[in-house]
Amino acid sequence: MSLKYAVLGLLMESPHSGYEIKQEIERMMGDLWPISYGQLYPTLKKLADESWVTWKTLQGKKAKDKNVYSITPEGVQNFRRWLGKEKKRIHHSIKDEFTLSFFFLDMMEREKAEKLLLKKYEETKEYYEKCMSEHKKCGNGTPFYRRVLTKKMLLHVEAEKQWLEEVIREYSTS
Amino acid sequence: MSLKYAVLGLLMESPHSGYEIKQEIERMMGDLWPISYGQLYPTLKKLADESWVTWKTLQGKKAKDKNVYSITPEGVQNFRRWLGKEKKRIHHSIKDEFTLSFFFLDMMEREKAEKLLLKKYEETKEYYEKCMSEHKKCGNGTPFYRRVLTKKMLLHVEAEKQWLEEVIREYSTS
DNA sequence: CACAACATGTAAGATGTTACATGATTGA
DNA sequence: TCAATCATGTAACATCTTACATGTTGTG
Repeated sequence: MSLKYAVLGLLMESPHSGYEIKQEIERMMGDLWPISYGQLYPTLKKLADESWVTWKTLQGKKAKDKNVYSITPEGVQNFRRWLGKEKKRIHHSIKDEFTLSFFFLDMMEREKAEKLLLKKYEETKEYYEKCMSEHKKCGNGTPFYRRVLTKKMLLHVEAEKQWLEEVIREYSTS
Repeated sequence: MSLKYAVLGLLMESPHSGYEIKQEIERMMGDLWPISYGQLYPTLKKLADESWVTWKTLQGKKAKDKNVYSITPEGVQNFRRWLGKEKKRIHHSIKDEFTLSFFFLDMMEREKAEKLLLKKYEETKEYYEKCMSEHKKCGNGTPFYRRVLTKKMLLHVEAEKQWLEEVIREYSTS
């Protein structure tokens, strides 16, 4: 996914430095979208080249100087255009290496396959518990987006967990 | 996701041409993973450079000459290594543009936002019906991997549908 | 004859990860 | 003093998309 609009959206609220942008997006996404500086700084540079953002350097009392980025009117316009646009449907729930390996499960020794399945199940269950406790923490004070995304994670991880249960049952009796 | 192992896995079963590999993977994945030749042919070339596959040209009775690729013993070894390896957990269900736009929902006019939500819901419901009918088609003759992946899609799309229902209800009463 | 299916590729660019390189400040 | 946090960046590589370029064979 393009980092561009996540950055612009954040700058719609207030100016941020590169470092802060990384922290902020990762926090918002519940650490599900790790941002690398190797992607972030070039992105900010490109946005600046296109005049969608500007930046100024603040002399740092602490650490190095800070480049603080702000969105420009042009950036705002482009962000709004993106926001109002219909987004493509993407169901990437099966586009990952683990799922791909299911096509070739019969090429694995049974024991090995079962071990991998169970391991993945344990991992998923654990993650499900984490999502559930996140979800329970959401009260009235929690912003809408946060509540909604926490719920989304919970439902999808639940689906994944349920799927793995069925797969393991089917596989072990086949 | 890397195309490499999907190709190798397919070649584990039998030799295929580039064209056939595209057809075959897309069919296996229920058209959820569209393969572009712009990715496929360079990938095959790289695999050949590494000696994980070999190829020979068949003089075509039909159309152009066909390059038929086969996996080498080295390729088999590397594929098996990959297959037995633990795969990283990835929950990309929230890493898409539509979900990202939720962070900024309050920057949109209410009417516009509701329209986009409903549109997405209709789209998802439609897709859910499609997945359901796919799932019902799976009988005893259906291969294990196919049955299992169809089920996976169904559960995730169901989760997505349910989520959208809740979001729409919450949003319209907020 | 037109169009779908068969068949292979390149070039440019978008997007993303990993590893490297540097250096200050704060708190235990 | 040592580790964590704050702070910015580059280089190489991996992955993937889109557009372009070409040509044959079978079917209606």
